[in-house]
Amino acid sequence: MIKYSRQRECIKQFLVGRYDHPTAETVYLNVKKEFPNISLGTVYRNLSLLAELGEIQKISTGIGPDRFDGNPAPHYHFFCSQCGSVIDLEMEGIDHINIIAGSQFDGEISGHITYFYGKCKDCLKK
Amino acid sequence: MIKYSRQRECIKQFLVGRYDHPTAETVYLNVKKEFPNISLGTVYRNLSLLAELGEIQKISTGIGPDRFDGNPAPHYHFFCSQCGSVIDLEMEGIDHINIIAGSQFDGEISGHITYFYGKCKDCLKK
DNA sequence: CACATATTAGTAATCATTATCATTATCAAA
DNA sequence: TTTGATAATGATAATGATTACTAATATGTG
Repeated sequence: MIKYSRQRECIKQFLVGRYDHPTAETVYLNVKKEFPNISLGTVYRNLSLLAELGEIQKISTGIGPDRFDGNPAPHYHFFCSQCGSVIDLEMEGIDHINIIAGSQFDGEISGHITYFYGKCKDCLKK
Repeated sequence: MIKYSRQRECIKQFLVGRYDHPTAETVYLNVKKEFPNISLGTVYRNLSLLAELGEIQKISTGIGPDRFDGNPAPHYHFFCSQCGSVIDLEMEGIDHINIIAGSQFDGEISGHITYFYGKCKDCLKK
């Protein structure tokens, strides 16, 4: 049974309506403004819980710390190899790659994780 | 200037012709049979170097430690959510998803990282 | 209100990986 | 074949990200 907590609410509100996919550390530093005594462990615990509940998304890049996305709807991400920013992609679904992958495979493919990389608009300018 | 090392050669040979994508720890335990005094740091250092040189591949799953693949040729992987095994997929290329992703994006998309997940053949049986 | 228990802050512990550094191995040139 | 420059090693410490522990506090229900 999950009980309400003001800290958890604050963490969620910080993520909602934000599109820069912050790390747990960034969430911590910002939520600290409202809860000066909050601990990093509480932030991690709630980010994991919210992700489990499907209210937010956890994004593992394989390089550096995990990122968190306040938008729970399925969508794809772009990682800029130069500045490290994570950007939402607006694109049509590519679930057909599950079929391609499964065509010569004996197991059951239930999904895929994909992210794209390259240079973002700002880094291209430089 | 890179100098030959027997340890590095042994690490590479262990990975070649192997299809189970071992972790650094597993490589360490096995190379230890030939080099009882080898240190884990040496294994990590050489695995990173070999991956940089393009002789092997480093696979970051986002969950658990990194895996290493003795086959440097581009190909896709399947992760079994149940037993954790990592399996090579034989499938046609899906580089067209880079085009799809780029169609409404301002930056430059140079590639993607994709892995598939679900249940492997063996876990389906159970 | 009172009780049961979920959550917290603070801190320690863990896991994977990287860094440091004195010693050893490799290799090109003398 | 020695020598000398330097790359690589083993041993260990340090780091970064995350999870676990615990006594105190907050929440919700009867």
